[in-house]
Amino acid sequence: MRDIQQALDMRPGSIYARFQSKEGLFKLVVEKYVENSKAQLQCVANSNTPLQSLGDFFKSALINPDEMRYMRQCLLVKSIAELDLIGEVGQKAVLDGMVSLNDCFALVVEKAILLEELSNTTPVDMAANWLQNQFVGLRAFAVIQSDNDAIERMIDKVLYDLTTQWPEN
Amino acid sequence: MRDIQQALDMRPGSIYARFQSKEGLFKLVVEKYVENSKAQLQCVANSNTPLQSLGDFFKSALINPDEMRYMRQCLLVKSIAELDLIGEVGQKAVLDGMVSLNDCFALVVEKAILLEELSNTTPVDMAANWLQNQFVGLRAFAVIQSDNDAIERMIDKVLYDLTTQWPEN
DNA sequence: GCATTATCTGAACGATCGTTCAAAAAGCTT
DNA sequence: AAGCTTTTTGAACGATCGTTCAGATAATGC
Repeated sequence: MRDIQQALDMRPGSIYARFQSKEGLFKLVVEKYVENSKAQLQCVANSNTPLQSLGDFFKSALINPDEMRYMRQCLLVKSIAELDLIGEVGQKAVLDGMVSLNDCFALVVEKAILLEELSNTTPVDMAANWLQNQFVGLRAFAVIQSDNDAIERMIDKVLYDLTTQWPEN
Repeated sequence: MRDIQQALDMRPGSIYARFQSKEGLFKLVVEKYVENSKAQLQCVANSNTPLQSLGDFFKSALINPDEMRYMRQCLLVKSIAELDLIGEVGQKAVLDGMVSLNDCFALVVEKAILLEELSNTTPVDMAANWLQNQFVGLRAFAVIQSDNDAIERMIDKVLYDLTTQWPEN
C-alpha cells in the first residue's frame, strides 16, 4: 500500500476513501487486468488468421527488453501462486478472471475451427484450458529465461501441438 | 517465521541458532525440496518405461484429495512467481533448483530416446525445458481445477505432444 | 560430581504493515 | 462571497514482521 501511495503521490486517506481496503483495490486491479487481457484475446478471435494472431499475442506478452523482465509475469498467475494468502474477495476475483479468460481462449479456438485452421474435431473446452495452461507455463519460463529465441521456439511448439490430436473424453 | 515456530514447537532463538535468518532457512528448504524432486525424477529416468513413469510422476504430483489441494502447488513455481520479493540468496537457490530439475528432465528424455520411446531426433534440451514448462502450467491448472479427469487428460496430452515434432533450431 | 560446552528460552527490539480520522483544502452552487 | 459538499491530508493506531540476546537448561567429558 505504501508503494502505491508513493507511486501515485497520494496520501493513505485518499486511497482508502476511493477503495475500501487493500483487498478492494486488489479486486479492481484484477478486474481491470482481466478486462484488458480479454480485449486482447477478443482481438485475436476476431482476426482472419487467429492462429498467427495467437502466436503474436503470446510473443508480445512473453518477449520484451531484458530490463522489463519482471513484466513477463502475469498478475493472475502470480495471484494463483499466492491464492492461499489472499482474502475471499480477492480469490473470487482471480478465479473469475481465469474463467473469463478461458472463455476467450475458447472463442479463439472456435474461430480457428471456423476458418479451418484447426480440425473441427478439436475439443474446444479442452483446447482452451490447454492454451491457458501453456500460457501460464510460458510466463514462468519467460521470467527465468533470458534467451528470447528459446521462448519463441516454445511458442512455435504450442501452436503446432494445438493442431495435433487430443485425448478422448 | 512464527508459523514455523508454532509448527515445530520451537522458540525463535533456537531457529535462529540453527539457521542464520529467514532467508537462510528458505534456502535450505528449497535445496531439500529440489533434492527430493531430483530423486523422484531420477527414478523416472531409471525406469524401463520412462514415458509411463513420467506420466505417473505428473499424476502423483498433480492429483490428490481435494482437502490437500494446496499441496498441488510447487514450491519452486510459487517462488518464481514472487521472485522479485525474495533476497539474492533465495533467488539463487530457486534458479539453481530450476536448472537442476531441468537437467533431470533431460535425463528422462535421453533415457526415453535410448529405449526408443522417443525419436532420436528429439532435441533433448528443448524437450527438457518444455517438460518443465508443462509441469509449471499444470501445477497452476491443478490448483484451480477440481476435476481430476481434466487434469489427467492434460497429462495425456503432454505425453502425446512429447512424441510429436519440434521446431527447428 | 563438577566444569565446560552446546542448546534452548522467551521477552522484547525496531521496522513495517493495513488502516483510521479529525482537520484542512478544494470544488461547487447560488 | 458565502454556504455546503466532496476530497485530501498526514500523523498516528494497533498488529505483525524478522530478529536479538542475556539467562536458563541440557549434554558432554573427565
